[in-house]
Amino acid sequence: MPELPEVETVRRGLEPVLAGHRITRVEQRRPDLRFPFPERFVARLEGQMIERLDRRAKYLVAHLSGGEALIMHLGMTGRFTITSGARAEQLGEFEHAAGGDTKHDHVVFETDAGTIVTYNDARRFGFMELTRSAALGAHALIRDIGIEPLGPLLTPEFVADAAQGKRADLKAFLMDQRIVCGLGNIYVCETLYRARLSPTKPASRIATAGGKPRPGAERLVPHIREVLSEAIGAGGSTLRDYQHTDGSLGYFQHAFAVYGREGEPCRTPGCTAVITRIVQSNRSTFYCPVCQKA
DNA sequence: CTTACACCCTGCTCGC
DNA sequence: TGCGAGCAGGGTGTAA
Repeated sequence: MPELPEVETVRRGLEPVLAGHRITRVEQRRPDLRFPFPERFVARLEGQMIERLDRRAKYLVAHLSGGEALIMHLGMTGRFTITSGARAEQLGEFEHAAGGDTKHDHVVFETDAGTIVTYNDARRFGFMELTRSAALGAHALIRDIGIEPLGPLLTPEFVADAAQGKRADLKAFLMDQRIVCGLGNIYVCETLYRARLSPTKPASRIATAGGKPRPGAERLVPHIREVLSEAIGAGGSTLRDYQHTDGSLGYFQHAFAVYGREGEPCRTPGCTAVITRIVQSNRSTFYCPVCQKA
């Protein structure tokens, strides 16, 4: 599922059933996802109280009572399903906790409330890591991540400064998690459309000029916040059969102006162009070649 | 330092 | 109906 709005939606779904609860049982069904699981993964989790469930970029971070943090990434197809204690009892079998596709149920957590949380990931691009909470920021996965787009650090000045001298195109610039994190292919496309910026122009075009951010940087920042906030409010985007921890669906995909709309008319009033699909860095970019010239 | 590209893995859809 | 090609929201590692 996972760009920032989807991960945040998952976090909000999991928080009430995990935070403040003890992990009573963990079932690890294979030795690896994208990477091998940490040493003694099950033993290090069982018996731990989950004190907090945070999100950093597209990572979920569960802080445990013993001083370790469980870092989780959903990759492309990772998802969590919650089965309440009552429901789990009714089903009777652990294996059926996640419903449908049990073939890719790789990790199952059970809490002291009897809740079962199942991690399912068909492509196994997701992964889980354990590290000391106090050293979280120094962990290789976290260390180089850029600023949170919904936090106070995202300003036109920051973006313009980061774009200084960058020859990479704007699409790649916004996809780069080391600068501003959390944006992925969908929300970069949608943001650039709203800001009327071309995905193919060099990032340096929105850099600082005359001591001030260029207008492109000024436009970009509020649109980043707006797109992500709206998407979180809509419960994220649901493509294919992705769903929330409770089985419900996000609906921000209905608000897409460009993503997945190749050949369809541009939604800008008065614009008669059609949305174009190109490939950048081996990923699809959707944009309006008429509205997004800057 | 930057940028470009192959690669990780499975499933789905499309055209033939 | 079967089959290969291409596509998919993620990030890493390597090479140039």
